[in-house]
Amino acid sequence: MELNDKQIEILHVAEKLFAEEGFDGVSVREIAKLAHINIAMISYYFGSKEKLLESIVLHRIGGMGLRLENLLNEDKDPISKMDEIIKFYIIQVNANKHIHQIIQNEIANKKREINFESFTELKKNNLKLLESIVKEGQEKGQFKTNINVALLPPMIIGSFLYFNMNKVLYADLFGLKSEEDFENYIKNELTQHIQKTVKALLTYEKY
Amino acid sequence: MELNDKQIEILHVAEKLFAEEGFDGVSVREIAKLAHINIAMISYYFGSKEKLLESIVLHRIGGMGLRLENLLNEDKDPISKMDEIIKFYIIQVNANKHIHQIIQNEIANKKREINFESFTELKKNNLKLLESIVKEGQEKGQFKTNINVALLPPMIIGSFLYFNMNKVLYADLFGLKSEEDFENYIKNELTQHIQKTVKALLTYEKY
Amino acid sequence: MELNDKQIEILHVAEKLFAEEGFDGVSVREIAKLAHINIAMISYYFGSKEKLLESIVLHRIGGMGLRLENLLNEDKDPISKMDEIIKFYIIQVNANKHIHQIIQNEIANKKREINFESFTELKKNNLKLLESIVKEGQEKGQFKTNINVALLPPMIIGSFLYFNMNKVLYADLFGLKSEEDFENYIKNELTQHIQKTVKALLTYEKY
Amino acid sequence: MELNDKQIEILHVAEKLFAEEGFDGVSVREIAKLAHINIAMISYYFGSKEKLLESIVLHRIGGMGLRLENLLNEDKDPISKMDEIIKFYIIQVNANKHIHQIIQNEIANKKREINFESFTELKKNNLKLLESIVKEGQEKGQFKTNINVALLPPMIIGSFLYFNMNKVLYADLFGLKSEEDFENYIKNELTQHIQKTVKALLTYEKY
DNA sequence: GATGAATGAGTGTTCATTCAT
DNA sequence: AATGAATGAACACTCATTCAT
Repeated sequence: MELNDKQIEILHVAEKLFAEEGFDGVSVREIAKLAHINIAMISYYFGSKEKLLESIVLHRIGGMGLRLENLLNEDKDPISKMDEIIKFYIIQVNANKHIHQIIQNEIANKKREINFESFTELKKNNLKLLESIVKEGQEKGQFKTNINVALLPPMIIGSFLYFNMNKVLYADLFGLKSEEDFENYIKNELTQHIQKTVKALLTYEKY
Repeated sequence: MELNDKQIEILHVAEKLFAEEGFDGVSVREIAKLAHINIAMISYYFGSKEKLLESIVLHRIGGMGLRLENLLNEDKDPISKMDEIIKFYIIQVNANKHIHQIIQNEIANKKREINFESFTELKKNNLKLLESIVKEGQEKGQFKTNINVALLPPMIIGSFLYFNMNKVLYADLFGLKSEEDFENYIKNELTQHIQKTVKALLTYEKY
Repeated sequence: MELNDKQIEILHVAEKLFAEEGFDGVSVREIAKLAHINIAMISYYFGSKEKLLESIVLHRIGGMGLRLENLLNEDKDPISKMDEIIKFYIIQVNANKHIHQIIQNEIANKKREINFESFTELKKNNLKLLESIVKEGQEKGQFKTNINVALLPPMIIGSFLYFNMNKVLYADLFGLKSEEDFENYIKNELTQHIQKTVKALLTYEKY
Repeated sequence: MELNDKQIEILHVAEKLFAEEGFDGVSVREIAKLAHINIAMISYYFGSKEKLLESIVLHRIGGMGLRLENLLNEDKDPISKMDEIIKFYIIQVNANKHIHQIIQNEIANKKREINFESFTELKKNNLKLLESIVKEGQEKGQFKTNINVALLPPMIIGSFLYFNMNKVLYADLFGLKSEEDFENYIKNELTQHIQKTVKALLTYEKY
């Protein structure tokens, strides 16, 4: 689907609003107003409000094509690769906060049947990359063998999402006064904490 | 606030619907229909749709008063206590899936200003318990010292929530055919995975 | 109809509210709240909201029984009597502003069919008194003969009502800053103006 | 604001209904039904029911721009001018009975805060014209000097309004069987009565 | 005699979408 | 290709009244 400038503008405005107020919490009037377009345009361009949501998802995922593949081929040890991939996960989810918020809401939502297959595919691909890195680490004897790799993304992304959802609480706990402080905490402390946790798990001896 | 049977019935029906379809995705008509009551009753009993949501939250949190305190006083080693507390976290969040779903959505939602202070208090209390266990473990030399305890709940709850939100994906990956299978996986594999991860982090040597 | 204290309290509260916000602009809940009684009491005591209005009218008119008759028998000249009766008219309408406001609204209102016969009777009686005074004045040669007495009350009461309805405008024009100022203006200037006008008409030579 | 035919149709229907049954006594459904339009149109065209009322007022007042100014410049004596202006007042208020009824109700009503400034301006302008005529008459020695001109409109309009509000009573008293009879009585007897009264006051000697 | 609980009908407003142009 | 006008359906909420107690 070819999208013109106005259409992309609509997608961006709608994405922000859907993330902030939920699909049902936003009216097409609001979107039209903020995007400076006629109300009828949304139905006209995308068919319906629901199809607009699908377009947002497709548009975003299309732009998320992972450049993770490169990591694999580089000449680094698996632990560095794991650090990189975790950092990448967090940066990516953080950069696409809005669409993640929307998708998580919609997946939980039984009301609409929106096709998130492409998103699932993306997750599966990412999982394969993770698996290959873990495997490499195991072959090199750096990682333990009894690792359930599929449960790593829930830990990585879940930690981030939960941290983010409880922004007010954690900003309070850690004295993060500005948006920038919060972003920096994610970029540094939180990322390192998750990296450390994953490495601990992967190299963990006892029990 | 004293609640009669019908009011509690409404709360339960509304809780389920709000979790499944979002606050804005549910009409009071739907709630009234499923709860077999007159539409006017919702305003009559709770004042408004928003106040109904607040009542749901209060009602649930009131019943969530943690019995974690007992764990602390028992004569177990910190590692067992940590296992217990993680198990407890997951059981509790799982049992209160709906309200967690609702609250997470609403916290992210800029539209409504609902008072979740009691929920935040609960989180802070739980955090204190975690801290005392970690401290105990550190004093006994079992846990490392550089632990950011506040980031443990995001990991524990976040992992569970993300796993749960992507039910379809993980049911597919792990061949979980029934709801029961899924619940069992959470109860066993996922819980153990998280316990293992936390213990790894707490006792982790290198880096 | 015997009325107990609570019922009279309801009548007074309702009268004020009906006058200020119109019959349809007031809910029985508001009345019940301000009168500190249960909502059901209004239907219970008066039958319905409409019947409450009728009760208000009857209650007020019952208490308005004119003591104008005395004026006629007194040994004053017709001009003084006319001054007295005009003063009386204005005082009475002013003292019963609320019910007059209500009745004027309701008479204009095609919706409800409320029996204002007693009110009409009152008007007719007052008119007879006016006629006898005018007749007396005519017989004594003080008043002209071609007087349409029935059009005097519209002038007297109409002037007052219009003045009162446009309170803001006239308070502004005449620099009446307080409620008291306004009341005094009615009691003095306006009353005298109307008295003067009526006397002018009654004794007017030309045309 | 440009109004199309349908919008004007709505204004007229609503004006009539508001006058007859009061603002709160009319539902938008009734208006929509009588105006043969969709309910949503009222919000769509005017924003809300209250704004519809404001539109009615503005629309009417816009069309009421007095052509009284011409009277002043004509080469007639002040008494004829006064007769003309009174006639004009009554014709105008009578022709705009509905809006006058509405506005008088709403001015008395504490509930809504509708801007009647334009209406007040109109009144003040009319008052100025009256004042200039009276002054002219005084300068020519035809009118007395101690005249409170601001109290003339209450007398003129108030008399008419009260007469009109008590239509049933006066139709009975004067044997006015048809609407036409009533209109004629206003046009002739009532108008002359008021003219006579005003002239009496203006030229009145004694007291 | 008095009332808290309850309700069906109705309120004004907003919704996503359609249609003629 | 694009849009202003329009709409039926749905929205949350309030209404006056009833009724069991």
